[in-house]
Amino acid sequence: MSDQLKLDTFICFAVYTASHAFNRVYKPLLDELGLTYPQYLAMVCLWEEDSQTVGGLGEKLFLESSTLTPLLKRLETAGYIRRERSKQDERVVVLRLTEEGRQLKEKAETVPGCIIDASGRDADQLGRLQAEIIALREALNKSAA
Amino acid sequence: MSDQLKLDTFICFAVYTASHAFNRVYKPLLDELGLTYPQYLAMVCLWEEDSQTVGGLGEKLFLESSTLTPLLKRLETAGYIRRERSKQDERVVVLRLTEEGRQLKEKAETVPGCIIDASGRDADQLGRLQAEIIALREALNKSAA
DNA sequence: CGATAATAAGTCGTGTGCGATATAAAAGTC
DNA sequence: GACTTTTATATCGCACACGACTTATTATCG
Repeated sequence: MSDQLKLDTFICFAVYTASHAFNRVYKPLLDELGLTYPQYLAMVCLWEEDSQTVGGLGEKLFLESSTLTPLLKRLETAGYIRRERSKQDERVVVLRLTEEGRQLKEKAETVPGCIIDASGRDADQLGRLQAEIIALREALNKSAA
Repeated sequence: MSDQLKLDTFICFAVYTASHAFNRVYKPLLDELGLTYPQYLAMVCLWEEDSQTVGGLGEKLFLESSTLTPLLKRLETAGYIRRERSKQDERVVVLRLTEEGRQLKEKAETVPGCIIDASGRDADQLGRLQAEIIALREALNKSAA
């Protein structure tokens, strides 16, 4: 009764392995774009809104600058973004899509559909599940704060 | 309509960030045990069933030997497990808990309850959500296979 | 029985992720 | 206006995570 150390009761483990499973599905799709999954997330963020700061991106992606800075440098090396110090506030680095970065969006348009297909679920089911997972995430983040 | 590249519709992103959120909650708890989260998973696996092989552990945790071998060496250095070549099949490495490794379970007993508390959900809710996430994982793994 | 294939674990290179810390610029304080 | 504090980003060290490859051992097949 007191022994709750069972792997198959851990929701964290389900989430952890599901995250890896998503990565495996994404890998071949993103290889064609020359992106890793976190790089893809950063690009999606910038396609939604160009000229964001490192900090702004970090808040949306829940990532630290120590994670983002090297990742963004790789995106810059790949030619998809530019990193420029803000003139108004020299502490801030603004991220801007290059023309190549903007064009990559066309090739990426088909990706979300492939993922939905791979999930074997319809948009409604996924939407409900997503909302529950987000609510769980928020509870955890509040608790860890 | 065709533009589905919105971060806040991605269930993968919800899962990805929820996984990080779990890690943040686990961190202070596992620091007391001297374990990282993946190391904790490996120990839970061995507490459930001692004397497993690297491959067997990998199947349960969905991890490759290239991930597990260094992790298990760290657990061995920490004094929690021993890694021994099987006599019957010299290719196989069997993992055995040390006395210290077995004793660590006592200290770990309180961890699952803390995680459930942090989730702000009861066991029923978590169980249902977990089942859905596992089903999603299985669909993804099948698709990626 | 000997050559070949399959299997188990390990190594290596690349890319996250994060905590601790550093650096530099801006903001606040006296 | 010099001094302190805060903020934004970057650097470093450590630990995953995996693909590609290597090595050693076992299984298979002619």
